[in-house]
Amino acid sequence: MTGIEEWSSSMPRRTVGGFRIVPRGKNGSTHERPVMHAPYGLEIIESCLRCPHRQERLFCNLPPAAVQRLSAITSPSTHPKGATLFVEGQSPRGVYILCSGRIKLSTTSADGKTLIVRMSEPGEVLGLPATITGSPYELTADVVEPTQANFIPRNEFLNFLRDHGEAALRVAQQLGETYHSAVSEMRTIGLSHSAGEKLARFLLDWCSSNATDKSKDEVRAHMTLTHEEIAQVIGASRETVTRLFSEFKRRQLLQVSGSVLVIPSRAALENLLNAPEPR
Amino acid sequence: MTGIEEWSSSMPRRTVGGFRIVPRGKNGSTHERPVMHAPYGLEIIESCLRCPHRQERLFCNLPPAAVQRLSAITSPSTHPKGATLFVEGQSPRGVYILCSGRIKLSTTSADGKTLIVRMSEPGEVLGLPATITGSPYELTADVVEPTQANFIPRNEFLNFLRDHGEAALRVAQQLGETYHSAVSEMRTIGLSHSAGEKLARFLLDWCSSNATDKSKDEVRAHMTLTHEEIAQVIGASRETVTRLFSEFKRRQLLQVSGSVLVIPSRAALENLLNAPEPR
DNA sequence: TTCCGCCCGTGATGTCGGTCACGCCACTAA
DNA sequence: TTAGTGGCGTGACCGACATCACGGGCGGAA
Repeated sequence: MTGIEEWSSSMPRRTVGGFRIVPRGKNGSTHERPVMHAPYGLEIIESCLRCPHRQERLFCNLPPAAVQRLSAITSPSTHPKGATLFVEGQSPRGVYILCSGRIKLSTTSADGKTLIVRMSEPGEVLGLPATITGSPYELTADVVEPTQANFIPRNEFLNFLRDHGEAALRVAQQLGETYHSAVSEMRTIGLSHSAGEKLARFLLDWCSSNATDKSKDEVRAHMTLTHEEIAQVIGASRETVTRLFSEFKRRQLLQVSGSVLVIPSRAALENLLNAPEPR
Repeated sequence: MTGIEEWSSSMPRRTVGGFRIVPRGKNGSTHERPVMHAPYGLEIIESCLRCPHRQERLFCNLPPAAVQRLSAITSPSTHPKGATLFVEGQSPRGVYILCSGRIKLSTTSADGKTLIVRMSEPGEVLGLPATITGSPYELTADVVEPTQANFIPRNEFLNFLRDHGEAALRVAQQLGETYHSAVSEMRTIGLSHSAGEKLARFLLDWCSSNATDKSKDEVRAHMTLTHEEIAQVIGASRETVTRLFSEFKRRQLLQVSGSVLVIPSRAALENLLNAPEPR
């Protein structure tokens, strides 16, 4: 061990609940933006036109005319931790453009078992498939971190897409990516021989999208999920996740320090995939 | 038992391999269509403009100008059973519009385990997510029934979408539906407590899209998959599928006659979902 | 015809992991 | 301080299912 503390002791374990303030522009000059403060400690971005993230994000980065129109039909709104944007089975009211915060997308069976399909990041459009096809929301969207999610009613959104072909293409792109992540999720659930393999796949996936520095073989990333939630992602029980975490730590595949996850060697974890048993 | 024969005896068990001839127009007047015969017993639809399915299908049913343009960039081609349209991991060459036949979409792990994600039906556009996003095909497309699949190269397809906003919307719609089916697949794999539950979910899903008459509680449908393939869909072993089939037949939940599947009561099967144990 | 390959049926065996049942720690609210 | 809550750690148990190993029936090819 390298002096790294256990997850369970001495450190505040969860940053999930802590408010994450939207980082401001790098140059620090924020006073020109139409900004106000919401009950949940969030900074509200009033207008998409001035959104500091406009350039980086798939759906926001559109020609000025389109963004203007988009802005007109969008209602900004904020949601506290624990809120629910929409529920599986509801008929689609419209989409939410996630500006800040994080959302958990899940589905639940009749007996209460939950499958977490995806954690949604800022810049994504939530409820897109259902809104496009008109069929009910297939997932439930719960707020994990206080969130600004701007709502666009279904009809207005569809009209907007009809008028702006580029936007429709963007929508198709995001749907494609969403599908991609769904397939990769199916792979981890469906192709693994053991829970350990599933967890390894999950950790690698997680790090490839949350790593602080992706170039090296060693990876560090924030783990903002509880064991329970991880279990619900990979389709296992909370207890096995806990046990596997201990095992991985024992086998030097993993270190946990507070909410920071360290994978000393990505390659070592990858070796674990599809290795039925070292005999 | 109602005199229904066992799957294993006396009947030709698989129609999968049998050629399915594309049904002609109801009125029988086919001689006006630009039709020719391919090596595999298939009827080729040379031009989308005259495609007999144009009205029913999501992507084909577009304004004349769009269909014309589409027709210009499309290369019709046929593929025998066992052929592979594209392989997981290849960079996307373009899309295939599936005119007739059936395609198996699957993903495989390093050790050879296979997960069948979906069976694709005529009218769908294959390779769409990868072609739109530019990332590699996430699945492998294998021909199960001799197939006509018209190819459109990626660049031409993207340009086409840029010029025809309606088409982009259709693409988004199909992506939404594809995503929907992926989620439902994840539900059957991820939320079930037992293999029996998974199989029941699969059968219900299958019947809801292949039933001959959906109004009644009793359902009949063609089962064109082998036990092995069903196993690969629901993430179980071939043997358990076989055993579960026997069990379901014993419990009167299911009858199999040749390749025809009969579910006497859909409700009875549904009772099986999320019922941990009848105690 | 014979042979081979593909599918389905079935028993025996071992084991992974779900479930139950605890206990411990950290944090919060009263 | 105490009680309550939410998350993690661990042991014991045992059942569902993967795996291995065969056998048998059918169809297609030689």
